[in-house]
Amino acid sequence: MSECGSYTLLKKSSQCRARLGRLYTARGNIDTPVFMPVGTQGTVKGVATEYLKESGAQIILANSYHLYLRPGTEIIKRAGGIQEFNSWRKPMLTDSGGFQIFSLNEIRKIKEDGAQFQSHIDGSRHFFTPEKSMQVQKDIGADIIMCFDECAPYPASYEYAKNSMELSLKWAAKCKDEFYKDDARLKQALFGIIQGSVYDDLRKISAQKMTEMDFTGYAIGGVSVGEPREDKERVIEVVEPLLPENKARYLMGVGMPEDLWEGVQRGIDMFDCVIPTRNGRNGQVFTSLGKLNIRNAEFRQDFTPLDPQCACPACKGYTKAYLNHLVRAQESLYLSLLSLHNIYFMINLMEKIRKALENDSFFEAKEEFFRKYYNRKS
RNA sequence: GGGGGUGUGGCAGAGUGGUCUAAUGCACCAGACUGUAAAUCUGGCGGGCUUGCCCUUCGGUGGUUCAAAUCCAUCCGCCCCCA
Repeated sequence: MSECGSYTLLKKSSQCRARLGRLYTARGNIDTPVFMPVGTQGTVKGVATEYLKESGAQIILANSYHLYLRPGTEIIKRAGGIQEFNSWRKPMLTDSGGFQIFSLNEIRKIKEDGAQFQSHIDGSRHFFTPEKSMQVQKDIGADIIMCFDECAPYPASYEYAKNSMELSLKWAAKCKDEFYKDDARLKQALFGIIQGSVYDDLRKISAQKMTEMDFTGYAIGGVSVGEPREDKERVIEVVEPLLPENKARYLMGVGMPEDLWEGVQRGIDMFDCVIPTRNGRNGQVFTSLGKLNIRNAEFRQDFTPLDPQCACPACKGYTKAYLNHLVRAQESLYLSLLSLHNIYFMINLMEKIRKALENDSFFEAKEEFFRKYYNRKS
């Protein structure tokens, strides 16, 4: 029997660093490259679990910091784990709370041992340490869990980035010790997170030290925090060759359709992003012919589907004109339909990419995708 | 018939002599969103261009004044009360 989170490399592209693979978990195998929708509070915002399953999503995220605050880990534990609690019953991954050091920077303090947060819900104080994050993530019970790290902001000075990266290394070692204390690793996999901002030498050091610690998989964190696209792509190019071939590589918090192609091309296996759901709630829709904002006046009388190539409930059942009406009328149905559509889009995109890798035609597929995606006439 | 009130930008609604192209909200037109403090946020919203100015706006018309959305006259519309 395979170790949870173990990765099987099935095929390498002859054209680039892209790879086709399979990730094992006790709740099912995951075909990679994969896009993972984000469900911070144990729910992918606006999308009922049964619809999410129909989208073809293989694995979803949740956030340990948010679930720890509410409803609390005790309740999730009693429910039988997060996958039972939300009735997804398929692979899940939890983030450690490290991203909240970045996103909640106004109400937290970083210390040597961890980070003190002031709850955004009621103002109460909570100290998150690597050990605490491991305990919380064990209680939540996701199949893949992440080291507690500091996601540094952009821009960060070299000095800041270096200290931050070194702190994340120290915390990673503590996470590992805590995680392997019991037999949790039979059910869960722990991934390490590489930091170092946009500084190549820091990224290399982080990658070397992290791989020396020997985690089940590796993530590249601290990207898509405002840095130029070239920086993000260069960071992957610097880090990826240093990662072992027989383990999964996860680019955290990414991304846009462009990012998925560029990431896969550079050897990334896993992505997660709030974009499909958040942008969906804000009216932005991804289609094979490009992005559009369904709220815009041009769609008021457009009685065609969002994307004729899409099989999602929004495209099968409704027109742009109707969705435009739902958004303008603030009818809550649009939250669900647009979020779901965007998830379908990302999932389909990754399926397209995997198929291209099977045929070893990555660049042909990429070119075809963007020819249509950037040629939308409005 | 008598008395009182009121008319402001697409709508609602401030402003009652200069600092008014006129607050604010809504509507409208766009844009942003990347390990979710986000069904959120930002910008625009009379016209013109040389982007700093010019022209045109507060029911209509006429007046007072150096100056009027603001004061006066008159006309038109709407609302309320009493008969």
